[in-house]
Amino acid sequence: MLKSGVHGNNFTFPLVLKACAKLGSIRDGTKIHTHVFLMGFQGDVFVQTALIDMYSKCSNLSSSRHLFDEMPIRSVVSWNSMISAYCKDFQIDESFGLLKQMRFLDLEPSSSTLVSIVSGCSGSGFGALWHGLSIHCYGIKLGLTSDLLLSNSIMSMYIQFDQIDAARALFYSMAEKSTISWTAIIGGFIKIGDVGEAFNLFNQMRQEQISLDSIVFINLSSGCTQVGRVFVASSLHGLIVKSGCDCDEPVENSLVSMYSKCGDLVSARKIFDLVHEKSTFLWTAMISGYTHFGYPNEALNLFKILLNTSSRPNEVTLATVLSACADLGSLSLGREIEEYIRMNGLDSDLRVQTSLVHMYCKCGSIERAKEVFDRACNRDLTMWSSMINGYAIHGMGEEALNLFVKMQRQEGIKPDSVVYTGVLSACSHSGFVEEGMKFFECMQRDGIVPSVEHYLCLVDLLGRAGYLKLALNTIEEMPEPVQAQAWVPLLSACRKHRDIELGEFVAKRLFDLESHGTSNYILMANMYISIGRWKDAATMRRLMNDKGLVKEPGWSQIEVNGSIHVFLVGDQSHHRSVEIYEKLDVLNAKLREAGYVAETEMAMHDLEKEEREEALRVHSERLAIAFGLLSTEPGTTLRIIKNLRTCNDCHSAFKFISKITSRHLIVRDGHRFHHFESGSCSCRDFW
DNA sequence: GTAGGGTTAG
Repeated sequence: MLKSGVHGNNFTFPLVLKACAKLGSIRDGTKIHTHVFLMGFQGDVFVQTALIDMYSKCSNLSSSRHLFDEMPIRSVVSWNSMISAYCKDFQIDESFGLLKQMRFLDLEPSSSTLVSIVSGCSGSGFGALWHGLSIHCYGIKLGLTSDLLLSNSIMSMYIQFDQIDAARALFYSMAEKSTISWTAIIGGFIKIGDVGEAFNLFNQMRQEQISLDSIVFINLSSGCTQVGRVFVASSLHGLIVKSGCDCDEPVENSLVSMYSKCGDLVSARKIFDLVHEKSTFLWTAMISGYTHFGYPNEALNLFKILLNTSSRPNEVTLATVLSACADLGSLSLGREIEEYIRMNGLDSDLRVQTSLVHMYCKCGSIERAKEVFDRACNRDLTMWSSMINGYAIHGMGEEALNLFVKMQRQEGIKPDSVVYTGVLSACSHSGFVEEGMKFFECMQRDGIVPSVEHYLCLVDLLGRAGYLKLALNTIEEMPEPVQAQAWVPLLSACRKHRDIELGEFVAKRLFDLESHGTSNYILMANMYISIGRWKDAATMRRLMNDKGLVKEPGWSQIEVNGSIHVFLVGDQSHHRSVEIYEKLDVLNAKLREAGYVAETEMAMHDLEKEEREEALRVHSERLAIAFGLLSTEPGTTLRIIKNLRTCNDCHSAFKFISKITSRHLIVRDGHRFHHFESGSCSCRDFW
């Protein structure tokens, strides 16, 4: 308008200002304001009101208030705009102040006034529920109960504060209900986790032939996400396609997210691939699906593809990608991603920093994790939990507990259930029995009801430290559903302390509970082997086979020059396999010279002693180490990730290897980290 | 002609 020389009148100014408000463009808005003056419209109530709205939407509340104060005559809409401006800025008291002034001036608020103020209440703290309630009463007093918009906004306010009964009562009392009313109540039930009721209402809505739109479907798909059932998801998808809403961008995002969270990654990917203009939301939903269902490689590949498009990852995308990186255990990739984060100015986001801490801990670099942690400002509970948990899995119990104390004393942050899991796990990995029991009590005194994880940590803590009877008594005092799971760590402790009698008792309880996890059979079989009861061990294996259970094959990976090499037990498929086995021979000779004796207890009983040693030698972690030694400069730290727990023999061999080769070996097994250096391990053989 | 209701990714 300005450039073309077309002159505004008091009709066009509000329209143009509305456009500025929508764009949030304060520069254009101010220019228009100048023209308002030049054209002599500064006294027009319509124009002034539009200016108030424009300034507030361009985050310039003081200009709005200034204009409002200077107005000689105000319409109800002017008041509404100003009230709405304060509500959007969460200044609920200011907007209530204006409402009071209106009543003082004998100006009757319109339903819109109340709509604005009620939506302002929804965005404020819990105390605002009382304000919201008072507005509901005021609306009744003013005879505005039949106003659809007002009823919808009051209903949404109740939903916001989880007052589903109040919302439902209002919903059923409404003579007129729109798609928005139905969507609000459906969304309300989804919010409180009652997805069944949400779908009941949805069916009722369809029976009453209320028109359906994208937003109701987005709500329902988020409900499906909670339930996690693929068949519900696909039938909803069918309805969406039938309604023709499936090509709406937010709906596509929700569908991908829904299928991803239900674990149907194939369906999610199908929709994802069909979308032409992929938003960051869409990319993130797909990447997070891969991450959460254990496909970190696919997640990271997709992220690489994303980087070659015009879409940009945001903080949430990067937090997800870092989590994939943590699962994969690729330190070099993690560092590359950190570099990307830094280059793109996303490094000040706390969620990203927390994911970095988590990633570095899980990739074995506790030092880098600590650096990121130290750099972060305004650390929240999640950040502290990540660092505490990091120390826990690295067996650095003292550091974990110090941090826990610091978090409470210095920062005044109240611990939650998650951080206590980290603390108990730290105690368990470091053998701090007394402290662990103390924290378990402290936690309950803090009003936290122990979860399954807490109980499992406690049993693990007691069992691992050899207090088997105490662990048993603890289990017996646990709530029934927890007991079933708690037998597993106790069985593991029995195996460690070779308490065959208790082990058999525990195994019986486990098998009675039909808890037929492969690991339970393996634990029992190994326990029998360790005391020479070969026959019983064979029975265990047979029972396992009869049930069609297969032992998870062990694998280890090592990252060299940015690429990951995976080895299976006895693997000969690596292109440098010959060299690897030669290196192992040399290494074994040196190991024997250094006094290492192979522990053969875990080997197959029907093998000869030499054969047993042979079987142990080719454990996947040994192949990974040999390859690492072959392909890196002397003195380079080697980081190995293994899916199962390291066996006693490999643990002992690694201590020797670290001494012979003067290498720092960092091993992440199925449970924790081991740092081998100069012949000893950070776990002090307590694992 | 100005204000005002339901929305997806960790």
